[in-house]
Parts: sequence; structure tokens; C-alpha cells
Amino acid sequence: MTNKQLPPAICLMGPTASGKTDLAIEIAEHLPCDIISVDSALVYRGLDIGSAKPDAETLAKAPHRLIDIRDPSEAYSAAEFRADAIEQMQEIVAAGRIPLLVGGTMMYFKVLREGIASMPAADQAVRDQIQADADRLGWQALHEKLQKIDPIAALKIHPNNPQRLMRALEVYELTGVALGEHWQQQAESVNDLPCQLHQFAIIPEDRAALHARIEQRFMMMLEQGFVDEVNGLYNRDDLHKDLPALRSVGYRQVWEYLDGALSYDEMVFRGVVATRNLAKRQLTWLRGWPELNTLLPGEQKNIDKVLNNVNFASI
RNA sequence: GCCCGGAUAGCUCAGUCGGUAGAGCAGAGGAUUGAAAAUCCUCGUGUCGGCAGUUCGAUUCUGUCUCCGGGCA
Repeated sequence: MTNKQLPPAICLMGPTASGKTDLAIEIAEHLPCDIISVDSALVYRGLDIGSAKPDAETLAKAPHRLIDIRDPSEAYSAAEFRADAIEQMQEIVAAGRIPLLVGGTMMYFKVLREGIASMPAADQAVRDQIQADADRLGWQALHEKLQKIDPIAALKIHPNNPQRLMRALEVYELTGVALGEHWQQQAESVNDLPCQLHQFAIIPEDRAALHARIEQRFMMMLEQGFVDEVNGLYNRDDLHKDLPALRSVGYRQVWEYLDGALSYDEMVFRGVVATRNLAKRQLTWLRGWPELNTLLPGEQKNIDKVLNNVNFASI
């Protein structure tokens, strides 16, 4: 997989509130980098404060690609991200510069690095049908059905996980080929990344400190007008709380507050909890991540570690 | 001062007709192939407020004390 002929790209990963953006900007000051955001919430226009999107001033100084590319009414996906990111990487390389991929959506990084099976996108009509079946028969029954048509996927997907069950059934419905089969075919496909990845992750050693930062940042978002921001979305009549954009951490809780389902204090508590849970899941991804160079939050020498690694590789 | 109701896991509570107890939330670990900031799986020993009494045995019954609600004065 590693190919020394390829130009370098830098990946900077890490849990939410670990200081990725600051380090990315520092890297961009030392290397001819163009930043690509790897973040499933930053893709949405209008999700600014609550998604911790870099502010206008920062973006003017350090432009981020793949932010503000979707309306909150639309969906985005890991597969679309991979295609978009590769396109951006090619452009950046063609300009003689280095792609710097920064973000916390670990699924996107994984799919970028390892590829994704070639399959049809989500199909709302098919999903509605599957949901109707589930309402009638129950997800348990649909899981039993999946065991027959797709034993490989059925083994990996828990009967209580409607989202992934839905996708497996959808793929079979759309292609007549089991999801598990698609996975196997993908294993034989070639890696088409235009760059060699230099992977870094900021991994906080002290969980309590991370939690404190998360809470502090959530409070700051509220002071900056997070509720007003969500209220603007809430007042649009084409948006609802089941859209991917509005299921994002923080947005979901504020939406429920605006709905009257949560008190203000409860909203704050749950928003902070959801952010902590997110950070925990991100750290789970990072544990055992292959070819990873780890950094500590706020360390002066982080920049040197990155520069040494990349310079050495490009000589 | 008197009366009533509480006091059980970090939090909110359930429960034990007397045989030392369990949910939700929080927290931790894990999974992760077009929603992934999503979706899901696993993990619960805590002087059952203190002291004393009854009992083979008390968190459970009795008495008393402390604290917290609420009511009456």
C-alpha cells in the first residue's frame, strides 16, 4: 500500500476539542499545504458555531476545502467524501502543494485510506419500503431474512442495529448482490490514492482534561449564539430533526430544547454528554489505527514531529 | 416545637411479605463499507444515613438520633 513514488499528504486526526485546527494552521505556515476538511458536520452551510467551524478570519488565512458544500436539507456520505477528497488531493498535488487532511470524522479517514466497495447510493424509496417491513415484522425478522440472503453481513450486523441492517437490505434490493459480496469484491480492487499518507493524531492523555475542555467549549458556543443559529434552522420549514445535519452533536439537543422537549439545563447537560461520547468513539477508532504517529494536545514539538516526518519522506 | 414523607451505585429512583439488591442516566471498553458528530454491543459490591433492639440472620421490623423536603403552629 505504501508507495514511495507518490507525493505526500498529511492526515491530522483526533477527537473533538483536541486542537486539530490550531495545529493544522501551524503546519500550513511551515509547509506549502492546502487544507481539506475531514468532517461530516463542517460540510453543511449554516452549521457554524455548534460544529466548531473555523471562523471567517481563520478561513481567509487558511482556506478549508470540503466545508459548506451541502445544504442542511441534503445528505452527504463517506463514499462521496472519498471521491471529493481524492479530487481535491489531485488538484492540490497538481499545483505543487501538499494536501493536509484535517478532521475528526474517522469513518471518512478509514474509507479514504482503505477504499469503499462500489455500490449504489442510498435510495429513499427502497428505505421507506424496508422501514415499512420493519414496522410490520420487526427488525429481528429482517435480520433473520438477512441471514439467509447475506450471511456475511448478518454476522457483522447486530439485530438491534436498524441503520446498518437497513443498508444491507437496501444494497441487496438494489443490486441483487449481498453487501457481504460487495465487500469481498472490494478487497480485490486497487488502491487509487494519489498520495502517500503521513498520518498523525492528537491523542489526549488525560481524559478528565479533555472532558473539561469539551464542557468549556460547549458553554462558549452558547455564549456565541449557538441557540440562535439552531433557531434559524428550526424556523426553516424544509428541515426536520431526522436529517443527518440536525442529528449532529449539539444541534440535536438544541433542536429538542426549541421543541420544548428539554429544559435549557437539560439541553446543556445532554449536549456536553453527547460531545464526550463522540470523543470517546473517536478515540476508539484511533486505538490500533495503523501507521499512526501520535501527538499530545498543545505540545510545542508537535509541529517539529510533523515537519521531520514529512520532510524526511519527501527527500 | 409538632405531624407527614424521604434517606439504597457518581445522579434520579425501584426493590427486598426478614436470607446483604437492580433499572435509567453518567462513566469505561468495543463494533464501525453511501446517515458515521450516525447507529449499535458489552460492563453495576454499593458501611441499602448513624446507633441500638428483636431475630439464627436486618438494608427490609421496632426505637432513637442526624440530615433533606412538605405541612401545622
